[in-house]
Amino acid sequence: MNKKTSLKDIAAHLGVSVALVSYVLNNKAEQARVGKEMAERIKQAAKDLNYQPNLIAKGLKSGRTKTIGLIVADISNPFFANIARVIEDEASKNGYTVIFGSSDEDAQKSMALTETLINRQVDGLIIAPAEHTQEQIENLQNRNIPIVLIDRYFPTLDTSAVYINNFGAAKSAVTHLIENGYSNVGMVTYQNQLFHVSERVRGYKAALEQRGIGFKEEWLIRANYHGAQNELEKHLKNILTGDDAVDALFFSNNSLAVACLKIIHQLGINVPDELGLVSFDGSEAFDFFYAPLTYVKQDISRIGAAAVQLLLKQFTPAHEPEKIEIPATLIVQKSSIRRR
Amino acid sequence: MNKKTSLKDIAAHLGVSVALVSYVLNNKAEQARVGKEMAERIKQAAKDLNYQPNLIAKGLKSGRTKTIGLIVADISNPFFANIARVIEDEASKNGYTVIFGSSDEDAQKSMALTETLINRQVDGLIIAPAEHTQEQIENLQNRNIPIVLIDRYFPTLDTSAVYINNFGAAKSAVTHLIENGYSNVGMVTYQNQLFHVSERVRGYKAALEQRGIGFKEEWLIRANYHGAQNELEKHLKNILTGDDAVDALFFSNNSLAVACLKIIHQLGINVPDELGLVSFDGSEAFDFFYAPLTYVKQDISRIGAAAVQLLLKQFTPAHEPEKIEIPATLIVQKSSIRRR
DNA sequence: ATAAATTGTTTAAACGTTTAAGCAATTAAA
DNA sequence: TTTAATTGCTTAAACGTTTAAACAATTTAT
Repeated sequence: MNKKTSLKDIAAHLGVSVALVSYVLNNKAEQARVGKEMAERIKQAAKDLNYQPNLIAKGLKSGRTKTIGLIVADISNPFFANIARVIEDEASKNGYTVIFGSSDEDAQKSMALTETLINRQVDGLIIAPAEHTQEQIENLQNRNIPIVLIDRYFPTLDTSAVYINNFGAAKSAVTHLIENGYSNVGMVTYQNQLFHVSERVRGYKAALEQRGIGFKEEWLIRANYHGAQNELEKHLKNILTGDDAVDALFFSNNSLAVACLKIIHQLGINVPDELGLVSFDGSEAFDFFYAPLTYVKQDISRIGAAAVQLLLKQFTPAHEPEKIEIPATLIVQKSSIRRR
Repeated sequence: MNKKTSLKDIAAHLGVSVALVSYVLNNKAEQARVGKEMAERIKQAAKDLNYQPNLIAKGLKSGRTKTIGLIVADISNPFFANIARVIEDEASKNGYTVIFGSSDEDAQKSMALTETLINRQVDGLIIAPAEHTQEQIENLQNRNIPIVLIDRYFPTLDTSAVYINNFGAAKSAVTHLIENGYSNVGMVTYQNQLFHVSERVRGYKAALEQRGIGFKEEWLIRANYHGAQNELEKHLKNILTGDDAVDALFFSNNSLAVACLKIIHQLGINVPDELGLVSFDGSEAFDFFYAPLTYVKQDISRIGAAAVQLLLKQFTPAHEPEKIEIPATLIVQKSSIRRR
């Protein structure tokens, strides 16, 4: 790479000190009492020499890099990709750039990623925390590193966070199924102790209970995040047959839903007549299923924007953690409306 | 943020010079003839004080930040999100971190983004160049900034690039339609002068010609990237009716395909019997359409990995531009196989 | 015993910035 | 006129690193 023009170059070019150039190009000319004519000459020279500030040097000096670190489970998951896009835009509006990384829901990877981003001196982090990362997050807090959690959070930790009411959304999704004539409602979720997951399970159970339906352990499939498709298939076949077979399923997220839909389709099960379906989070795919999926829609734009805003707030002197709950909506489509 | 431990802190803690600490922690102890015992004490102190190097300072000193800039059209588009993930992993394997930005296919935004990333001293850029950015790319080359183009490239520019044979893939996709009994094959693409688009159009026309089908200008829909759904709808209705109505469509990318599928579905047109379909690039949605879509599958893993490898190559002294063509595959599904 | 080589460490400059403090020269106030 | 204030600029230190060069103390060679 060709050497770029530095303040020094401009200074040398004009035979003045570097400080003078710095003042002028940072609009501190007034304040530093730089001569009107000199200021003009410096600006012109900067233009002529095509000066571009070295943000790395600026960052070193100021201790602020105007960079936000983003850690999600997997950037290729549409949910996170969409959030990333919103965060990028909101960050950019405020003069920030985004560095990202995928944790793969793995605590160790998450840790390594976090440290890398911190060593790169990001000003703060927006994190969708993986399982078993509570200590990591606590640690970041103790180090006074500005963070905002998204999608998931730890109820016992006083961090800034943006999330939806997972309990409520899950409960109303399942209630919706029950109100449409389904009674044996199963749930497919990831084997995961994160709060958002347990809240969704709790909402599922609460809906059953409220409607007087006894929850059965067999109805709840807990799949492994890194598990194979055929494991899921086995579980699904189980739950869809036998005496206590379910007549509806609630998926706790979009990737699980997509995986299950493929299997259900293969098995030739008729949706919604034989089986009602509701999912958490949308997917391009849902609308194309022959019975378009009913799903809980999170307002990704608001979530992303709020996350950036909360992070920016933490950059200011008074920075009490703040939690924001974004409303979620149930998008009702054919998959949950029984016709006979 | 709490101040982090610096080399200086360790040095002060042990009453030695900063240089010594630097040598030891960079494994240059031998070379700098640091005493065995001293080295141990320094390493221990580094551990005790939880030293983490300031990568910004390192970057300033060395002129290399171990950061790759990634510019795509839109990170929320699954195609680019997937590429981003692969690039992230490949970069990480090589000790690099990724900063990204979305150009929205807009030359001006692309320009601003590029400069921002460069000012942040990325070591190089992986770019899916937007329309009208040829001068920008040329400019980067003249400044000797390492770049690798992906997805699209400029045939008249001698840059490193990773791409597929768009002409060939398009031609075989359309040929496949013709061989399956469709004759009036239309194409939906973005109004765009980028090489990959014109190559896809050329492939489409070549397939028609080879099979003795006269190309009709009305068969080719050129939609605006920022255009609305109803504009597309109007065009589609046009092309699907009348004397010269098409009996098959070739979509030049996944987002167009998804948008068109919705419309086609609404119009109640029967695929593949009334209308054959083939798309470029996959989508989760395709498999769920009642007639799963036939599509040209790009090997995203190979593309991403190759892009990073090419970029790394450019960091080495001898850095001739290199172009890599990755094979594409036609995934045949029901949407293009006529049943009557 | 002296010179030369080796060992263990420090000094200092540099990367590109920012910014408080200093210093002439000029202008204004006394 | 002398003093004080203002103007226009420079010096120098700092951010956290790296690394060549210098230096003293010790060891080895002659």
